[in-house]
Amino acid sequence: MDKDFDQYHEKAEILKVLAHPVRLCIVKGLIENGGCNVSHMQFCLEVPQSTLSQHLQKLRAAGIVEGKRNGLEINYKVCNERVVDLIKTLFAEDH
Amino acid sequence: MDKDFDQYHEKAEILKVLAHPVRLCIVKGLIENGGCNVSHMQFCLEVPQSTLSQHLQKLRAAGIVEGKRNGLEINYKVCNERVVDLIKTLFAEDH
DNA sequence: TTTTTATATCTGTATATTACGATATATAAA
DNA sequence: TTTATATATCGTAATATACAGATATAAAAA
Repeated sequence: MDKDFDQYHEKAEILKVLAHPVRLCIVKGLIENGGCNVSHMQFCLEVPQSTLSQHLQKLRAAGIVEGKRNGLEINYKVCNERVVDLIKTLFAEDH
Repeated sequence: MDKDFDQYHEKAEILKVLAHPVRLCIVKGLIENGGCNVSHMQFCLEVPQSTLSQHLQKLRAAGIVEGKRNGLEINYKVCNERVVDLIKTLFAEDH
């Protein structure tokens, strides 16, 4: 057990952002579907618009997703390959 | 994006427990070293005894580690293979 | 049996997170 | 230019988490 604390802090931060059922569902869905706009997510998740938007903000701030505007809509996708691997491991069927 | 919420809740719970620098350090250390007792962890991590003990309690409650008493000491080890995989993915050097 | 050592639990406080209505902004359509 | 639609931000109350000193417990040593 060494003391490379910055690294642990940084990794913990990623896990913390993923550690919420709604955000986990967003990220897993984006990985599986390749991308999605906010109103469709809202329809699927049945959470208030502001709540969803704030979850997306956290995911954006953590560098996990990024959005690209297309007219009125904004299309989000996962932009972090390590997170893709993490989610796959987390939901893997073995064990 | 489906709505299998219990599953997301359960997975998020595991991430939440791992999402703390001290706990992450404990778990990674236990994986690398195979096991460790509390006082040695305390020496490495330089956190107060009660604080460390509470982190271990969370890890125990989540089914991530388990302890086996040996005289005065209790030896902890990671007892969750999915968590082992997650930590390996999280700290992988590629990407 | 008393004392010491290792670990766990209790308790109060400080801090962070979540949730969501209200409001703002940006774009497109009428 | 007004109106409608999609998304973001603000304000704040409720809840959860982290921290650490004080205290408890369990095992070993004296």
